Amino acid sequence: MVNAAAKPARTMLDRDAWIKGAIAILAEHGAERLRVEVLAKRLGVTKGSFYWHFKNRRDLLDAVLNFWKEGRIRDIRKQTQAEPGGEVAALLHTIEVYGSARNRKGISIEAAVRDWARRDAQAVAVVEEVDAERLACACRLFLACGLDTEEAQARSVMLYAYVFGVSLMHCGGFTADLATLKTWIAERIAR
Amino acid sequence: MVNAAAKPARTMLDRDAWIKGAIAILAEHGAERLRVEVLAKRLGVTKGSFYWHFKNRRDLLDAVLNFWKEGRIRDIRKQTQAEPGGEVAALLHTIEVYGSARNRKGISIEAAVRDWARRDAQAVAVVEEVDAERLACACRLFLACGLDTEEAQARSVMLYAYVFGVSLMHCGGFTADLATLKTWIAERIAR
DNA sequence: CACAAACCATACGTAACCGTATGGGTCCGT
DNA sequence: ACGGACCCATACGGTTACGTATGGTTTGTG
Repeated sequence: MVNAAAKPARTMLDRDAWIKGAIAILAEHGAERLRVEVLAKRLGVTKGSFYWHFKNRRDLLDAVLNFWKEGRIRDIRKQTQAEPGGEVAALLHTIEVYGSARNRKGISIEAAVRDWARRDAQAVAVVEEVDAERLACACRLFLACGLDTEEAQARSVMLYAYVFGVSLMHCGGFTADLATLKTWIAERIAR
Repeated sequence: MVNAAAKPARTMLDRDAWIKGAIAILAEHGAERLRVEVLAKRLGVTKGSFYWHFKNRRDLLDAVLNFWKEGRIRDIRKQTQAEPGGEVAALLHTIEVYGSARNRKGISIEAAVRDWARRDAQAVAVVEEVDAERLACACRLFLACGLDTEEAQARSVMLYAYVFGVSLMHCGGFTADLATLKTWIAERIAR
């Protein structure tokens, strides 16, 4: 006989809760170590639950990719809404966001997905879509600043290559004032 | 006294052969999937051999990291040997090398190690050393071009952040002439 | 030849993890 | 209040992989 009081408000998990938990593991340990039994333990259930919500592990991975893709596209469209004259500020803000310490988790996910895309075709497709959207939005801002198409495209690629690249460098002991250095770089890219 | 181990030269595997095989797997599948039984099968032996040459899996991983570190530092010192007046060419060549298709394997290893460094302390230490050496060499070239210290440092960071970042972007459908675009970027960084 | 070191195979115990089978409990509509 | 949808636990078989134990084979040396 089951005592109702002994059951402390078991939260029913839905597909979204599993996906969010999966993304946390993805950020911490990468796609390779995103295992369903580990995820289930983290959520306080067993994998019997998992296989109710997902066909298999691959099903979860695809859901994670789509969840990430839609979030990134939503974000980039919001970030690049700039009134005339504010384009440079929007570009600088985009650069700053990717180097910000408060966005550490987002950067971890970004790195994990890009590493994932080195082996997984589905991840490649998602990264391609996200990159295309980001480059298009950045390019639009550069064009609004009066740059020609070629330079606008080149600066867009440079911008995102830089923010991704700098996030996985370890240049701690290189200079005394890394912040000023990064500001200089951001100015040279966006201005 | 006779040196018994001086000329193995047989089909016998030594530590170096294991490390090179390990790096191939590292490039293809990442550090997470670098398993000793898989590596042994790839080399046509069993893991009984592996545990003769290495204490355990961690021993191999550390050896791989050191092997990579020394190779990278050797390479960067050779690449940045520029006679006066050839500094810009050396910088452009450095950028070009990292985007070159013929260096595809080297770039894969680079990406794998950097992803590895997101979870492994030993990998972090190695990446830090390599980055410090690369930044110092690039900085020296920029200083020789007449730039002041701050700009030389900033451009060095920008250079490597860009080459790492662009290697994990997927901007295939963004522009018709990606090569010209990358040339424009390289010029803006190095010149 | 004898012998030891170097090198490798085989077998074993343990653990993590995938996916399935099966059943139990909860909630809701009728 | 009853049947079914929904959510989860338990148990199981199979795979992959780590590390150890043990013994065999090859090679160089006295």
